Amino acid sequence: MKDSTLLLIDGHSLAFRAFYALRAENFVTDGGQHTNAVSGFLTTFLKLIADYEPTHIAVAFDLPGGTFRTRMYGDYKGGRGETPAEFAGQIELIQQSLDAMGVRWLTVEDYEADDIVATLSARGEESGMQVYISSGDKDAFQLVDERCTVLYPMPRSETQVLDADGVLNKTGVLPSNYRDLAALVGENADNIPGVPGVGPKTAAKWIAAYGGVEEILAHADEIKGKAGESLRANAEQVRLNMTLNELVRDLPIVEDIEELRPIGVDRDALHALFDTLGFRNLRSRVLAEIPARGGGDADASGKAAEVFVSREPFAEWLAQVEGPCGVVLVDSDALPSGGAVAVGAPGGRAWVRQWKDDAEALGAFLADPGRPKVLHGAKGAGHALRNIGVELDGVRRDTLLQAYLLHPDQRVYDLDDLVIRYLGREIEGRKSPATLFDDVDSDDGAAAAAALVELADAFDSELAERGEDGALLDLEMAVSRTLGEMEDAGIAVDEGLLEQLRQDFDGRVFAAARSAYDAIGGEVNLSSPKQLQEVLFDQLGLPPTRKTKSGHTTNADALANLAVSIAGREDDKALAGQQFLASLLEHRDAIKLRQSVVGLQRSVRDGRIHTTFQQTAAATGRLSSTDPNLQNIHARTAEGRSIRAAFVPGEGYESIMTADYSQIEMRLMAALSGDVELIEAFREGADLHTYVASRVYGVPEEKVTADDRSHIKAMSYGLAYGLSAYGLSKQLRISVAQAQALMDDYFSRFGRVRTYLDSLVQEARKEGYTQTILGRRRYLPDLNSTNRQAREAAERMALNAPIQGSAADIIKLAMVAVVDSMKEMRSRVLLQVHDELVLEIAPGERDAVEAVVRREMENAVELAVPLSVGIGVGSSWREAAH
DNA sequence: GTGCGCACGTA
DNA sequence: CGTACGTGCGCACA
Repeated sequence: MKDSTLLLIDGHSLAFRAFYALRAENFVTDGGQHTNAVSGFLTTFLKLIADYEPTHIAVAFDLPGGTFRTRMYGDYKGGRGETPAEFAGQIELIQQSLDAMGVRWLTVEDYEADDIVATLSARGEESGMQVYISSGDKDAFQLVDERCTVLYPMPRSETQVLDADGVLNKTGVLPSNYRDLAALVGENADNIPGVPGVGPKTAAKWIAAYGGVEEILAHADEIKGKAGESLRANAEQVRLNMTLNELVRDLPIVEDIEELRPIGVDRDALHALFDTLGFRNLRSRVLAEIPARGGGDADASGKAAEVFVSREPFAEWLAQVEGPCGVVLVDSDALPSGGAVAVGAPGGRAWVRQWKDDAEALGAFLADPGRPKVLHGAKGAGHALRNIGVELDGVRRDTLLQAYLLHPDQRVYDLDDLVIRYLGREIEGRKSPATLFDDVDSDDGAAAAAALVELADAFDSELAERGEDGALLDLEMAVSRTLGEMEDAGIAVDEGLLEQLRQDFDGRVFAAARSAYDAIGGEVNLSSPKQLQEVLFDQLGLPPTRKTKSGHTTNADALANLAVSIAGREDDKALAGQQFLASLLEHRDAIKLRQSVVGLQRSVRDGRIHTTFQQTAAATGRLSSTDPNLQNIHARTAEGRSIRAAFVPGEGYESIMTADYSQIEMRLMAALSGDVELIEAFREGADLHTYVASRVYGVPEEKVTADDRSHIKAMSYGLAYGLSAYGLSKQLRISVAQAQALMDDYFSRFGRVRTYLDSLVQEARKEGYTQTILGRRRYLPDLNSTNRQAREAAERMALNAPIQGSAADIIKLAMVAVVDSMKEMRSRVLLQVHDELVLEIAPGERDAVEAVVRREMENAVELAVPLSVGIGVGSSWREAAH
């Protein structure tokens, strides 16, 4: 134990300090749970670990309710205010974090955290360990000696490191006399009165002269003046204080001090917890600072598995291995002159060399459909290889997609992380004795490549355990190939038109800004919510809008309401307000449009824009699009749509086609709920919203007003999102009662829909996950949360995920089928926008493509309702809309 | 430079 | 107090 270091933390005191150091408003999860104390605690915790490198750690917490000290002295820690509501639940989250990090924490009934710390510090010292105590409670000073140091956090500055000399400097007495000092002076924080008129200076003087409290009391008569009088009058209180402030050092806890050795991070648990807490930065810091916990396997020591790296000619190595190989591209951006390829087989056999050293054999292997390969992110590797003229083929498994299917809400799927979690094996930092390179990356690549096949197998069995027959993974792999082709193709843009749009929007931005400045007689940054608030609420005296974390909202909705609120007034401020609000909204609009265009302009390469589709980003199974995002190009307003006019057929193509599912989510609700009447609506092919409105309001379809129809439309769409009566009332600008009545009428007519939606949540709560029509799962642990806001948020997700996810399944099936059926054509699919495909049509292929697209999309799955597909063709994306 | 909140675009 | 995303800006940190 000589070289062991024990770190003891008073968890409550640290959490409280963090709570007050960080503004609670800035740390709230979507579920409404505050996390400032958790975040601050973990930050300090990680710093302590980095600074002191403890071999053993324990964190002590108080329990609610009193302790033996409260029974001895009723006012102990009395007079403390209520614990702030924002603090609630955070201790539990800290404890969960510690569990995930593999760090031991303790509570003891009837004792305080300090007593636990005191007990363990005694035990640590007995074992010959160096002990550090992190506590904001001064009582810990009494524990300091040559083997034990207190780390005392100071508000707004560095933590003080207090050894015996430090305590002497800080308090005027040595640690052994600290209790005497505290007993004489009292402790405000604990509501313990000292001797009136005696401060630290006097107390220290007495201690220096006589020794401890008992000695001082024995000589009390010798002490003159007010102070001496006061001491004699309060002798009993001082004696009581001595008992109260003595920490208990022999609690019957922790049989073997080795129990305090951290057991490493449980990555699954950590990811799950930090996902819900929204911790990104902290997640990586924890993973960097604390080693991973080993898996259950015999060789899962958390150490790197033995990998035999070969550098012989690739063909010779390959001839010796059978079955699927893992492939990892190292530094693929540098190909072909730089960059390496690592190939691995089960049993720790791996080969790695730079691409240029064996390009031909590698290229042949990678393009060979007969050589099965496992990759992590085949789409990315495919792009890198295509750039150097190699067409990747024979991809048997993609571990990235497998990991996504297993845990679709994760945000990162780092390979080394997954290897540790599923194989209990470390990849990083391995150095091979081989001589050709001393490139650590390459050796990591080799270790990863060697693990890939086993990882894919592990994923396969896990997926099989859920009854997955592999269809979903096959679908995702096919989608990945299709996306790769779509990204490569890109979509052509009319750069001249883009530039013209940019200039038009730019003019509007300028004019709107000038008008806004005119209205208020000065300039502000119209893009700064902070500055806008000053103008709106201080300068113009408008009524404050809804509160946000940092002030009041200035969003378009609220601004429109503000304009309405002063519509009738004719005074100067109101008139200025009207002009300012209108100009501001116009400015917002114009600047957004301009920014969209500029963003697109920046993305053009060779006249085309190549987005990247993210296949593992959305927890529901949808795709997303980045760099640039082509799934959120303006569509609602005419000006917005003018941007779509810039997306045109490229050289050698004749038109753009769009094909979209109409009301696919409503159709899924009808089909999956089995609501006969709603199914009938779709079978009849009537205008759905008018049909539903007529049934809900009990009037003939021709009597349904535009208002009725739009209300019903909003309601229908809202259903799939878990919309509340309150939300509906807000959106439709009607009363909550009216909204509730509308919902009641809706469900009295389409009752099965409600039953179905309720059953989705119930089922999810029971099983722990939701499921789409293809069995794609989403886990929602928060369905059983005690936090109402978090629970209800999870319920809405449970309601929406199967619907949105099933729609995503369907269009993925359709997309793959369409591409497959178009193999012999030159026309091609370019984009997917959730329920829409955008295609580029080659001359003469329009009708054939339309037939294929319609057939494959309509028949992607068999449902109780028909899938309706709208198709449009035109000279641009805008013109192709219908 | 980085991370966060706000605002806002799409389905 | 409606789901799922990505982006750009200002601002407050380091």
